[in-house]
Amino acid sequence: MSEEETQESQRVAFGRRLRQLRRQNNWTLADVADRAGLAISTISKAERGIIALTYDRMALLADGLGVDMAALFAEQGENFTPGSFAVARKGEFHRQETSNYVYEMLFPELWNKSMSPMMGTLKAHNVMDFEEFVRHPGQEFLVVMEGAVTVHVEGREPVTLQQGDSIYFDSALGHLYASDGDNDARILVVCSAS
Amino acid sequence: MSEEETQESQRVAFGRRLRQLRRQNNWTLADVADRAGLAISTISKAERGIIALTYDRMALLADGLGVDMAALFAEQGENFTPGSFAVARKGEFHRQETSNYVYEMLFPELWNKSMSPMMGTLKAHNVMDFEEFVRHPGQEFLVVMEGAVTVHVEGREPVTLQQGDSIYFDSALGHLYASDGDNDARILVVCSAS
DNA sequence: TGGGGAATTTTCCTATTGGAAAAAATATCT
DNA sequence: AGATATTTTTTCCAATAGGAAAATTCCCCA
Repeated sequence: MSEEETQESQRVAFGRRLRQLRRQNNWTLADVADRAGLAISTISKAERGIIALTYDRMALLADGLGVDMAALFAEQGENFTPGSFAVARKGEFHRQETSNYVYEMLFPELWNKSMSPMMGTLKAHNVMDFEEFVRHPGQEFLVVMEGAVTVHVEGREPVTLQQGDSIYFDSALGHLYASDGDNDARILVVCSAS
Repeated sequence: MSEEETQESQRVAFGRRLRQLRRQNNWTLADVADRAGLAISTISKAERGIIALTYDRMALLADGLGVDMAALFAEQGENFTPGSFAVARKGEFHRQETSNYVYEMLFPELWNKSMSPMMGTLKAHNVMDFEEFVRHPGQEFLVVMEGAVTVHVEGREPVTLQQGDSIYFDSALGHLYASDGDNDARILVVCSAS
């Protein structure tokens, strides 16, 4: 039956991706099984599309492979196809927290965006962890929406930006943001994809 | 055990997301079951985190919900873990006018930017020239900083955005912005290079 | 080329999922 | 409020996933 066939092949394709991710790191089944806390046989079967992993095992496996769950599906993900279009209403963001920031990804459901816009809140008086300079490919643009922000860029003097000010830099430079005043600061950050 | 607990809650959170997606469209379990080709009970249990869906059911369910598989997991993960450098103070922009807009290019002196941020002012009650749909390669992101803006995108219903709302679209689609209220509107637009 | 260890697949069994239908809970209408 | 229709949850059983260990295949090197 065609239904089953396509489903079968989809699972097989997914398995191939799993194996590829594992091989990419030169890990054996045992390595990943260990890291993920799964049985070797389970991973073996999954990679060959013999079984359909359950959600919980998948989460563990993603963890063991060191990738985000969503990344596992990135390939079959909907591309930002020519003609795409999306609106984000104030507040309906996808919230995410790191040790240093709280930020909300806009349009998380869009894949292959060439830009990633995020709204972020910087807590006042937050102690920054300077060991944790962030670095990634691409370029970055930041505007201060509310409050004041001090931007630390590796190897440069910190820059303080007031509301309305903006900065543009190469994301490969280690960078960190911190609220400058006594109030929380609100920022809009846009990262370019590559 | 903590391991199991976090896993459990993760599954529950995932379930909530599923239910939210379904409710968002005012679909009943039966509706989605029908669209996805799954049993009602399966979806019910999944939404409550009673069971861990298998890969194949998850693929069908995503389909039934009309979302991409990757979107289900849109945690978007490490977008934030992958030079030049420039600061623009509020107001020190490079001013430019067109028949429809007044906008100010940020960082005009920077070359090879992969993104072009611009601040724009939309005059209230401005008569738009709809012959003049703008089209260009790349993608575009717009946030409303002040006021309200109606975005006209070719072949779609106009969308009205309030302060804080944003939109992301393919710049190849003809597009136009207009202030919506009685006051001027202030927008931030970022275009990707290609 | 053949031994020996590492990596992967298979086997076999238990635990869990997935579906159909009954039961329960909600919503709707008069 | 009662009756009925709609939606969701529960139940129970068949189908499938997951793990431990045995069997097999794959490599590497003498």
